[in-house]
Amino acid sequence: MALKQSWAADLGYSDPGGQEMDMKEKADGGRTVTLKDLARELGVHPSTVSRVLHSGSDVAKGAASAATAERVRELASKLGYSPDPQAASLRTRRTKLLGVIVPRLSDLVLAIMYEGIDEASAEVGYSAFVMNSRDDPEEQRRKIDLMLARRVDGLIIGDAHLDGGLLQELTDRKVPFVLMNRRVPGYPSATCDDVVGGELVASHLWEMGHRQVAVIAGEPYASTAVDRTAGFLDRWRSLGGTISDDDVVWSSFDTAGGREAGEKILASGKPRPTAIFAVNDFAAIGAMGALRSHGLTVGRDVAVVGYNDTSLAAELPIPLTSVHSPMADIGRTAVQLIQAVLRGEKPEPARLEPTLYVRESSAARAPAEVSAT
Amino acid sequence: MALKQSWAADLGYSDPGGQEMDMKEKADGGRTVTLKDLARELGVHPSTVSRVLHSGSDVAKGAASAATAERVRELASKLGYSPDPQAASLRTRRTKLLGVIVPRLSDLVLAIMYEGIDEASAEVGYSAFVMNSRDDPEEQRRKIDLMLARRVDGLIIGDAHLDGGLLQELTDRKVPFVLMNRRVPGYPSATCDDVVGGELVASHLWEMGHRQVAVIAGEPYASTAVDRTAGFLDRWRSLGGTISDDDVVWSSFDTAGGREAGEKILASGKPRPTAIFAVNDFAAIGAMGALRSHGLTVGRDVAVVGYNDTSLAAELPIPLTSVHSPMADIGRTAVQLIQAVLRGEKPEPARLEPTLYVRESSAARAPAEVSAT
DNA sequence: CTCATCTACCCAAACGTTTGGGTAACGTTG
DNA sequence: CAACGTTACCCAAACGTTTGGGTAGATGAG
Repeated sequence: MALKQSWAADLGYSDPGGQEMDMKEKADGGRTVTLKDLARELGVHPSTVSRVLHSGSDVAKGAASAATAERVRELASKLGYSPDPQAASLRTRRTKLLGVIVPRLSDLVLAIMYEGIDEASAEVGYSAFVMNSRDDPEEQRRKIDLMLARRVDGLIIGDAHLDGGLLQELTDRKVPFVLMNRRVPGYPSATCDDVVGGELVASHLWEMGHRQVAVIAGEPYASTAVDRTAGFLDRWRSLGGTISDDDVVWSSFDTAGGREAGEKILASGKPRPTAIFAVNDFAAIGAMGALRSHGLTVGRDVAVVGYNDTSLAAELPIPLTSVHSPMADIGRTAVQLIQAVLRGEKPEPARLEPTLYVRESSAARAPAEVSAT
Repeated sequence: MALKQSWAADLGYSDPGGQEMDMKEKADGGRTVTLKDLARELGVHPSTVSRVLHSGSDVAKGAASAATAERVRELASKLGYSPDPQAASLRTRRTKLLGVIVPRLSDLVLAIMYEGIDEASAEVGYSAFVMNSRDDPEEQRRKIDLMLARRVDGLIIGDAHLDGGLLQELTDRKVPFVLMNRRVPGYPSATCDDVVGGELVASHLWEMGHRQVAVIAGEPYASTAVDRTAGFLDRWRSLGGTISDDDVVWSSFDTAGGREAGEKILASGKPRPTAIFAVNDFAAIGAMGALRSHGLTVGRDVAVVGYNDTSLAAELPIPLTSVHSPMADIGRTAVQLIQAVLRGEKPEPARLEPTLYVRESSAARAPAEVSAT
């Protein structure tokens, strides 16, 4: 123990005395008890034990007498029997494993969706695996292959690209999968209704008197980016607004990308917009940084709106207006959809409703001097 | 397809025509090719195929002739043979599965560590599982049991509490595990050297002329919180600074917690500190919010320092000074340590070096009127 | 030419389940 | 009391690997 005694003492650390691992055994120590063990102990056949343990408290059709069933269950719980999932998988040809693939788990949005998956899959007896693809097509393939090599029952794909034939290929190979967060028409998916989300933002900014706006649009290969932008543009124009293609800047989904896009918007010769819609909270934060660097105050000089309403948005020094998307629910829904697919159904895409939360970053009316009206 | 045609057309979406899944087959479609298939095709025994496929290009001791080995390998790759891991596990009693348990994956810090784990474990042929415990002791137990039921070879525990007997219990049950991010004396762990990190911050603030400081300390059950705070306090006092217990506010690790703690610090009757050290970037961001609500400007009126140097820190509107911890490396190191434990070794705790990045939030010298000198 | 040593394989058992197909024993019915 | 159902089980064969222990034939030494 090389602890600094001063604070170790101060703060009450104590050394329980190193671990005495023998490491000869499996992860769960001692002998693992098997069906056969239970059967021998009880003087019945392993198959009987198996059947009893699989029947929900009502004894399975003629599997065993109520009395035997009771004895079996009792001994099983007393000995802490836990079935070997690999053995069961081998026999049943189903692993109860779900593969989840995301661009990066360090994207808060995906992380929260994964929490939903974790929860929902545990509830239905599945375990989930996650892997990061960094949105790199080659890595996507590699990771998917890894998951299939592990014999997952199905995939939840959180990094779908609008282009690329990966999904068609998976379909051809009859791999059960659903999309999450990003959708691609024709495949089952659980997403936020991003078109509606974009529309909400357009209406809000229009109502606040903004007439000159810019969009930080995200990555063009992601439906989230495309849909949010499209929803915004459609609504904006249908309200009578004008916005040119130059006012739509594509960028990465992170803070750095948002800052860059913000700089680009401010650098363009055109009149400065009075509002910026970033299709992602982190991009919005980056844009806020760019605005501040230019001596502009967010919420007064320029309104900023983000998307996803991550936990950060409400707590920022200047709280950020954002479209709330039910991220955990999207994860949970994805699990339900993949279950359906595994049952052989062809579920419709699920689009969960977004909600706009207006906060200080866009709470003020558009500055008069620039507002057209 | 219930797409809004206007944008669907605009943006070039096209419907590849629903998937034609039959779902009679396993996840990877068609027949999965087995060792036996290869053997039959080649007129050799499955065991021969197995041995060949396991020997690294040099044919294993008398397993097969070079010619046969070549034929085996060729057919295997031609048919896309992929060994069934559950069958192998059943036989070898090792699953090549690692269980990872974290408080929440939506904590960016843990998410990045997990990315390191994902990478490193793939390299050594392991797959990792993550589950969230929400720092709830009961949930920790439940999730650990779930992972053990899946027969993981070992655990990486990212939510260790300084109190509670869970670790001792795991040791007794001879479950191989290592700690990550948070340490507990006496157990193998991969962490940032948080004591040093705290010291760096104390030195920095002292040098900038601050004499009245406060600490947002995090959760007292986490070594990260305790060590960073202790490192700070020790160094601060050894520099001649004074700081009372009231100036150390414990809080949750998120933005909301940081804001609350910030409010508490500002509300206390005592003279306002000129600097605040939050042991976590998100808590720091929350504190920045609280400061702004009180009409104070971060970096001018009050310095703020965070910890972990998450990707956000540098990109915030007011860039945040933060202690960089090598999060991905910590994850990778955890994987190495668990490998060692699985080999029967007893690895020493690894403490990775932190680095301080000074940014605008603490770049100015302490305001003169309050500085004591 | 015999005996020992390789070489290049094959054989079979085992890992822990699940599940289709028995079958004795018992009770009921006509 | 024969025929027929039930009940409460047992049996055995898989699932796809891995691995300790063969062995027939070729090669080499003496």
